[in-house]
This record gives sequence, C-alpha cells and structure tokens, in this order.
Amino acid sequence: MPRAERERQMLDAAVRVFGKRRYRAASMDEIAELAGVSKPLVYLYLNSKEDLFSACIRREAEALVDAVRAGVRTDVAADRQLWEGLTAFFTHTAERPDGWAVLHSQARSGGDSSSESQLRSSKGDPVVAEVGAMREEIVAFVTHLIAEAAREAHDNPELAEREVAGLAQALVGAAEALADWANGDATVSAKEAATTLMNFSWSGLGNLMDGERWSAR
Amino acid sequence: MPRAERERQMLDAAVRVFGKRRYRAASMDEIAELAGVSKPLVYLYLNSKEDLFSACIRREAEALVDAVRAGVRTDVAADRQLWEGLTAFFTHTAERPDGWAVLHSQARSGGDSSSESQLRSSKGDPVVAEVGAMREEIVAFVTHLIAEAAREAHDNPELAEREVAGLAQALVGAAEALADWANGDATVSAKEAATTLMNFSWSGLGNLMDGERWSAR
Amino acid sequence: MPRAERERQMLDAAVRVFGKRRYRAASMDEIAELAGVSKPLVYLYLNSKEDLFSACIRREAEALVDAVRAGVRTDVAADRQLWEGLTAFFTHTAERPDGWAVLHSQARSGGDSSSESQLRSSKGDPVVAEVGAMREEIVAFVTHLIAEAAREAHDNPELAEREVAGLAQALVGAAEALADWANGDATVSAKEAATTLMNFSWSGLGNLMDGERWSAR
Amino acid sequence: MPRAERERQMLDAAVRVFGKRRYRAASMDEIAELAGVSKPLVYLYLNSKEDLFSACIRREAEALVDAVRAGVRTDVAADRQLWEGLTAFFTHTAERPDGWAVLHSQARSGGDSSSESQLRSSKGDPVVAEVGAMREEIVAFVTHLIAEAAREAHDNPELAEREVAGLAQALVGAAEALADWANGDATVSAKEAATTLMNFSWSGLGNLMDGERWSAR
DNA sequence: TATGAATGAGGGTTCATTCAT
DNA sequence: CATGAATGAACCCTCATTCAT
Repeated sequence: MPRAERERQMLDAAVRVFGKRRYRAASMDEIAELAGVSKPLVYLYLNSKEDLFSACIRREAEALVDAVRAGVRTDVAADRQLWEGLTAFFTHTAERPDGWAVLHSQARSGGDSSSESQLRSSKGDPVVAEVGAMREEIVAFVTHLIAEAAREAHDNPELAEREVAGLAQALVGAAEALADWANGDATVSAKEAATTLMNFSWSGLGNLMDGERWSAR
Repeated sequence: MPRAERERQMLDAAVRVFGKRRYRAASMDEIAELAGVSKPLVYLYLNSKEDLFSACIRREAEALVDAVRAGVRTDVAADRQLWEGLTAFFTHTAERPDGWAVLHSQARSGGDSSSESQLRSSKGDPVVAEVGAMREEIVAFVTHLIAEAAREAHDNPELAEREVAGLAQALVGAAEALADWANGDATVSAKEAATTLMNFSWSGLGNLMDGERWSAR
Repeated sequence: MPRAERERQMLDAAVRVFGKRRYRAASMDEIAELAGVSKPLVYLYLNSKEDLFSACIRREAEALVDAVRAGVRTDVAADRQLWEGLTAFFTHTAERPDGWAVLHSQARSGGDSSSESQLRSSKGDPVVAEVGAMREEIVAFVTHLIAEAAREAHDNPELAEREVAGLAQALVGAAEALADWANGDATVSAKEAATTLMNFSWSGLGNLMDGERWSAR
Repeated sequence: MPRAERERQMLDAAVRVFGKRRYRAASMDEIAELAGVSKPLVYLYLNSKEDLFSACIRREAEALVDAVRAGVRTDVAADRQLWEGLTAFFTHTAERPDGWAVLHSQARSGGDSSSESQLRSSKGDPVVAEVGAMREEIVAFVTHLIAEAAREAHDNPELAEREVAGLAQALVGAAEALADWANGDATVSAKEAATTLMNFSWSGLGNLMDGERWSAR
C-alpha cells in the first residue's frame, strides 16, 4: 500500500480518536489499532504523538478554511457574505464532526491566564497551543471582515479597532457554540444554524424582540 | 492547621492546576506540591482525583452563579438585566481567572459526535461530563430568559422554541469567547466587554454598521 | 475506660478483621474504626501491626488450647480421650469462628518450600511464622498422644517415630478441614464433626465400608 | 525471545512469588524481576495481577489433576485406587513445591464465618475465591469416590450423605497437611506419605494400635 | 514496507506509622 | 487518656517510544 494512502488512514484514525478523547487521553495504541497498522509504522510515518496531532490540526484546519472560502462570493453585500460563510462553516462541521471536534475541543489552554503563573510549563501539552494559534488566525480574518464592512458602510466608517476585535471574538464564539450544538443533541441543518446566527448577530436580539428578523435576500 | 483551611488551600491549588492543564494532564503530585502538602493528605481530605475535580467545579460554578445573580436586578427592563448580568459575569471571570479556566476549559466532550462511534467509551474521564451538565443548565436558564423577554415584548410573543434554544447557545458561546479574550491577550474591562457583547447581541451588527449602538440608559 | 478493657476491644476488632482479610489485607484503619478508637491509641497500646497480630494469635491460641485441655479427662481410654478432645475443639472453633479464622487462615508460608530459594525474605510477612510455630506445637502434642496410646496398646508398643509424626499431621489436617467445613457452608454440630472424624481416623474407611463404626461407649 | 516462552517464564516466576508471599503480599515488581523482564511486559502479556494469579492457579491445578488422573487405574479395588491417587498426588506436590504452595496457601477465605458480619466485603482479593472453588471441586470428586466405594461394598450400601461429605473433607485435609509436611521440615518420600495416609484413613488408628496395618497388595 | 518484542518514566492510590496537643 | 493532622514508601498500572528483524 502506497505511503500516501497509509498516512491518510492514520490521520483519519487519529482525528477520530483525538476528537473523542482529547490530546492527553488519546493513546497511540488506540490510534494504531483503529488505523489497522502497527504502532512502529505510525512512528515511522508521523514521528511522534505531538507531530501526529499537529498534522491532524493542520489537515482539518485547512479543510475547514478551504470549505468556507469556497462558499463565499466576494462580490456581494457584507451581510450576504457573512451568511454564505456561516452556511459553509456549519455545513462543513456537520460533514466532518470528528475534524471539528479535534479543532474545537482543545481550544483554550494557551494563554497564561493566572497572573502570577508559578506553574512551570512542563512539556505537558505544548502542542495544544497550535490550536490556539489557528483560532487566532480565524478571528483575525473575521476581524478584518467586520472592519471592512464597517468601512464600506457610509454611515459608520470607523469602529474602534479594539471593539471590532471583540465583536469578532463574540461572533466566532457564537459560531463555535452553535456548531457544537448542531452536531450534538439538537439536529439542526446548516441553513437553520446560519439563519439563527444571522438573526442573532446581524439583527440583534433587540430587533428580534420587535419582530424584525434578518433574511437572505 | 485546621482541616477546613487546608481543604481550601487544596482546592485553590487544584483549581489552578486543573485550569491550566485540564483534567487528564493535571497530576495529583503537582496539585499537592502547589498546595504545600503531601499527596496522601489530598486523598485523605478529597478522596480521589475525580472527587477533587468535582469539588473544584462545584465551588467555582456556585461562586460564578452567585456573582451573576447578585449583580442583576429583576425589576428593570430586559436589556438592562442582560447588561447587568453580563457585567457581573465578566467581572467575576476577570477576578477569578483560574476558576473560569476550570469551568470553561473542558466543556466539550460529551456528545457522541461521530455517527458510527465504534470507539468504546472507555470509562475515561467520566467526570468531565459534570462540566457539560453545568453548561447545559446555564444555557437552559438563558433560554428561559430569552423566551420570557420575547413573551413580554408585545410585538413578538412567540419565537420558535428551537430558535430560542439556538440563540441561547449563541449568546452563551459569545460570552465565553469574550471572557477568554478579556482574560487573555487583550486587557479589557468587564464593562467594555459587556458593552461590546450588548452591541453585538442586542443591537446586532447590522445596526452597528448604521451607527446605531446599544447603551445603558 | 480502663486500659485492660480498651485493649480487649482492640483485640476483638483485630481478630475479626485479621480473620476476614488476612494479615496483609487487613488495615489498621479498619481495625481502629471497628474498635471504636483512634489509630494512635492502637499504636500506643499495641505498638505495631505485627505486634497486634502476634497478640491476636497468642490470645486465640491460648483460648483454644485451654478449651481442649479442659474438655479431656486423662483417666479414660485413648479413643475416648481423642473423642473428647475433638469435641472440645469443634465446639470452641464453632463458638469463636473469627478466632479460628485468624489461627488457621494464614497457617502455611513458614517453610522455605522452594529448594533453591533465591527469594529474599524481605520483611514481608515475618509475623506469619508465629502461626506456623503454634501449629507445630499442637502437632507435637498430638504426636505425643498417639505415641503414648501406641505404647499403652500391648499389641503395638512401638510405631516408627516418623510414622507417628505423619499420623499426627494427618489427624490435625483432617480436624482443621472439618472445622472450616463445619463453620462454613455445612451446618454441623461439634458432636457430629467429632463422630465423623472418629469414624475416619480411629476406625478407618476400610472398616466403615464394612459397616463397622466407632461409637462413644 | 518468542512470546510463549516469555509467558512461561513469567508464570514460573509468578507461581514462585505467589506461593511464597500470598496474593496480596506478592508484588508485580518482584515477579517481573524474578522473570527477568520489565513490569510493563508482564502486563502486556498477562493483563493484571488478578489475571496473572488466575493463570497460575489454572496452570498448576491442571497439572496436578492430570498427574493424579494419570496415576490411577480405574479397574482395581477401591483401596488400591486410593493408594495410587495419593501416591501420584504426593509425588506431584513434591516435584512442584511452588505450584502446590500457590494452590494450597490461600485456600480458606471465602465463607462469611462471622455470623453478624458488619464488615463490608470490600472488593479485596476477589480472586482468591478461585482457589476455594477449585478445592471444592476436588472435595466434591472425593465425596463421589467415597460414596461409590460405599455403594460397591455390599455390607454398607448407604452412608448418610452428609457424613460422606465430612469424610471427604477430612481426607482432603489430611492429604493437604501431609503434603505440606512432606515438602517442609521432614523429608518423606511420596510412597511413605501415601502409606501413612492409607494406614490412617483406610485402616484407622484403632486397627493400627492393634498392629494391623494397610498394605498395598 | 512493516512488525513483534520490549521498556523508562510517571500517575493514581493506599497504608503503616508518628507528632503535637 | 486520647486524637486530629500529616507523611514516606510502595504498589498497580499505563503509555509514548524504540530496536531488531
């Protein structure tokens, strides 16, 4: 069997296991078994648990970004662009739940939240930072989109940079929560999820209370 | 040293370590060392890693809920209530970043996202579900609030139940993301975070583009 | 509470726990709790787990020996003496099952059975030898009785010393097995057990097959 | 080194250590060291301390049963059959003293001897029951043999069922005690031990006193 | 290309024992 | 007379990783 295909099998298995068990709880034994190969082969091809995880993250992140990018037309109105991006996002996360689990389930843990931080970093889970970095890229991209939209809107060419960053964080967080929710208990279609999020983020709860809602024109 | 105080020390240390390393990666050795006691004492007082984690979750969750509840007056307008609750939330998470880390960092992990799921559930980390349950309670509460507000607004007495649930998920997700962001890289005050989130969730991006923003009257 | 009584309580608890769990598996915590005192007090009075076990063995062994001795008249025929001793033995072990469990349950393990014996003795369970010593005393006593009886019997004044020792071992082993059996599943009275053992050891299976049985005249 | 051979080495070591120290006191470290391998390998091949112990018991029990079965001809007189079985038994236990130690050293421990029994059973050593079960099988087999012999003897076709059970217990207990004795202090050949036990159990002490002894015709 | 065999290191848990009061 | 507080040491078990083939 050619190397490329074997590697894909291993990554598939790893994504599945990392998604279900998280980085620390996942065991190389389980991954190798699910991939149908022996452990040394996994090490031969992918070097270490850390590298394997890294490869999973990169593959799934790239797939997600590609899917979103492919779903958005750049020559339409800002709200329409957002709608299309969200729809693509929810579609993709529904199609690849394990990939989404890997990307999302270990997000936090990068930043030294405790001010004093006497805890040595102890090569514990150094890899996990990678996910954080990826998320930050996405947030940066969304930040850029919002700023652009604000600039285009003639009435409000300048939102404070920091506020835009906050709005992007909020939007991304809301999208993540909805993706988890849609993949989990509730069975919600990607379009429904996107609509809900447009109503929430574009129109706002205030307007919603007054019966005004956003709709894809 | 009296037992109660020692127990508090241990919980403080555990919250710190669990927050930074997550459940699996946290070691009882590190917790004991940070608490300044020997490992057997931790076991004598708190029984097991699982129980210790449980105790952390319960303590921090209760503190957070109390803080939010204390910050909200119930005899004011719906948007004002939301603003007050968010402010209290961001204030608390900023004051106890480790507590927030414990509560938030291991949220996802419950749902069997992969449809086939040939992976045995392996008694691994059954505790973590506790956090998920807590989050669901909060979401349920927020869901209730939104439905209530919709009922009060004469123009829109009935939102589809499922849509309300989605909105609650989105709101909670956005708040979580902002809390992480405010505690991390950006240094943002609780009030700023609350304002940003009100603009986002109450007014909506569409209005924001038009220069209309929410403000605490 | 006077020391003597406290000590008795502790020994009672220890006999119970040692009997049920064996030396290694018994924990000082459980003994102290069952005795209704704190652990340091147990150490104050009985010094160490090893000494405590020793004390249990001595107390129960003495009680057993006393009971048997008190039940045997020395001025009767040899078989009658044996019958009386066995009856007393079975009566006592039925009355104090925990005591018997302590005495019997850790019997073996003294002798270096493996010829080469590269295993270091490793202060593992050094105490247990005590039980073996006690058992050997009993066997020696029974050996003496059999030899005496043989000498009294005019037809067979001299049995080979080694054979007598073997017979004593067999008799003691049979009695132990019957005591366990009588205390356990089967509910058999002391007299029944003694009769069975007299039929077995005095008359022999061969005679039993022919319908001849021993009876207390 | 092939797996099968390594496994045998481990079982040899385990039998030795379990025999000398008993289940609880035996440490996997010592077993691994005696087997000349690392601890993880023991776990890889034999799963757990409990499984390892179980494997020891099964191997040694099977070997013993096979040896006895092979030594007995079924077409000879009852007493001759008993003699042959005992000889095979004592021969085997002398040849594999460690195996015998494992089988015999943890026999008792099942029955709830103390009537009230407030002691929680505490999952401690559930394995040990395995040995007890084995012994009960043997006793049941001997019980069957004795009943059969009684039925064949025309003079005594019916012994009370309960009495037969007691006789079997006594016979097995006597054999166990003699095996321990023969392996320990005294150096006694298998044939001597068998002869002693035949004199004891077949002829009975009463006949012995009168100079009548059993002999292999 | 692929694997069976093997291990160093570390984690959770328990227990006999002591000290200060 | 009695105990609450505390620990060093050891034990069972798992896991990422490598070597020889």
